[in-house]
Amino acid sequence: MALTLHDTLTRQSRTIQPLDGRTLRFYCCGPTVYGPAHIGNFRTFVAQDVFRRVVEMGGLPTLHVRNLTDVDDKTIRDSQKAGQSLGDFTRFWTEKFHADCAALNLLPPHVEPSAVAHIPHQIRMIETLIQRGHAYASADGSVYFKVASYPDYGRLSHLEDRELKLGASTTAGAMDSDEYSKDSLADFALWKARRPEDGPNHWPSPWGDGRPGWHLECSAMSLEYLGEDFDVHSGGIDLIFPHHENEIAQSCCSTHGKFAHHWFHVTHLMVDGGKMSKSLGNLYTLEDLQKRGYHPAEVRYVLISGHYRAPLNFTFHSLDAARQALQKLARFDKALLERGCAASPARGDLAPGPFADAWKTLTDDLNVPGALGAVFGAINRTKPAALTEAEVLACHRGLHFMLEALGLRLPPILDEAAVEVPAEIATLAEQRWNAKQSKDWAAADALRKELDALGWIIKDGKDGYQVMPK
RNA sequence: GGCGAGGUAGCAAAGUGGUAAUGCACUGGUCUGCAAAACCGGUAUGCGCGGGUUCAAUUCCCGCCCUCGCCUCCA
Repeated sequence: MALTLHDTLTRQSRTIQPLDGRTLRFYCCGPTVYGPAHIGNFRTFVAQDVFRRVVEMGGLPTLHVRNLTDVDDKTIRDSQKAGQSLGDFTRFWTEKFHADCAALNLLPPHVEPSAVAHIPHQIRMIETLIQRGHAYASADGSVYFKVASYPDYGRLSHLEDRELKLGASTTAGAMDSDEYSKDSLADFALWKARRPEDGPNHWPSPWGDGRPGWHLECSAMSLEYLGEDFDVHSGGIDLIFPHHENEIAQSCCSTHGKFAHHWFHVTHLMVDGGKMSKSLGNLYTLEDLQKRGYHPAEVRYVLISGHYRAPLNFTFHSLDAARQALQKLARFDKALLERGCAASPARGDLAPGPFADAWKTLTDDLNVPGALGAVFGAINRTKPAALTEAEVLACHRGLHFMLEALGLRLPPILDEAAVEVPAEIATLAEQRWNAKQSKDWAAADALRKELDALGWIIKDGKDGYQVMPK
């Protein structure tokens, strides 16, 4: 397999090859656990999950690290507001996050380090940066990274002329009192001195009590679990600047390595053609969608249905379309099962087979929409009833190979799903069936119409009928 | 202003220097008492606009318009 992936730094698609020749090591910026993640956050995590699955299905083991940001301005502020300890507060939201991830069929990372549990690592990194002349402590006990000491700063985001913009933000009044203690406005905090409003949330350091700056945790924890050099670093497109730029500066100035060798950024999700925001009321969580009757698998399908580097517009219509598309896949799978396939093929037996085109497309910069198109194309060309036994088996294994690579789980076929039918509805349906049996078409149609008005549909079979909500 | 992404059928979304995958929706047919489901078909002479290169461009080049994102802590 030759998997290619676009690299933000070089702006080119590059072949994925593990630095150590054995395992692909990659780091993803995880959630800040101070509230429920929304589907925009999950677009990024799902895209990363597809990447990992494609790498693994291609035969390359991964070492996947995704952190939890459980100490920062927002977690501290909101835990205090909730009257909870920081630990209790972030644990609650971490568990919620994990539940959502499981529902979306995300593979759990191999390591999920907590920022608050790695403060000593972060302090050590700051000490090294100070020793090497890349950081300095200010009078109030904060420590800043000296951007001017790192000539490569800005390479990832290609924002060369920082000073112009910094001047602009100053005149816009963005400067707060903290920033006066910096040598340069471009410098960013590695350690933030304790403030009264932080409550009990402060830790000792050589520069006094305080807490680590946000950017530092990823540098410290990726070093701890992946080393000075590792393969891929990923996050939402908004993290390119300043977060990843800052990580590069911290890591490259405190180690002898080159940090991440490949940058994988996922474009934002849009809702109803625009940006998601609380004020517009279009910021959905997985739970919001589940309450509206959508299954997480349908949400996942929507989130992968656009290429990760293109804007994707999320709508309820797209969720409905996802439901039908998954049904189509499930029906095809069922047709294969009826030809005698095992329900769950062993993962080791999976191979692209008749879906080789789809797989090839998927390995070309994770072209999920193209791959899905190829899957359906293959399905449309295949008549399960006309296949030989060997072909049926290969087809089934190929289908499940692709489903596994995309992380799609087939839903039950809707016709067969158990539905709770209220007694009054059941009675009307029974009356209609009886009318139909006695060929009283007028009465049967009237009852069908009545049920329709109540929101129920009758589906007749040969020997019986089914009542379904509309 | 700088940097980046994108503008393809009603909606969504791939793709290619030689005349446009796929999903949804819509629609014709088979089936059905009628439906539904399923299955078999159909649906962009067109790919933001204007030039240019070429035997040939939606695909390359130039200009323009529009949308979205980032520009100090937002996936």
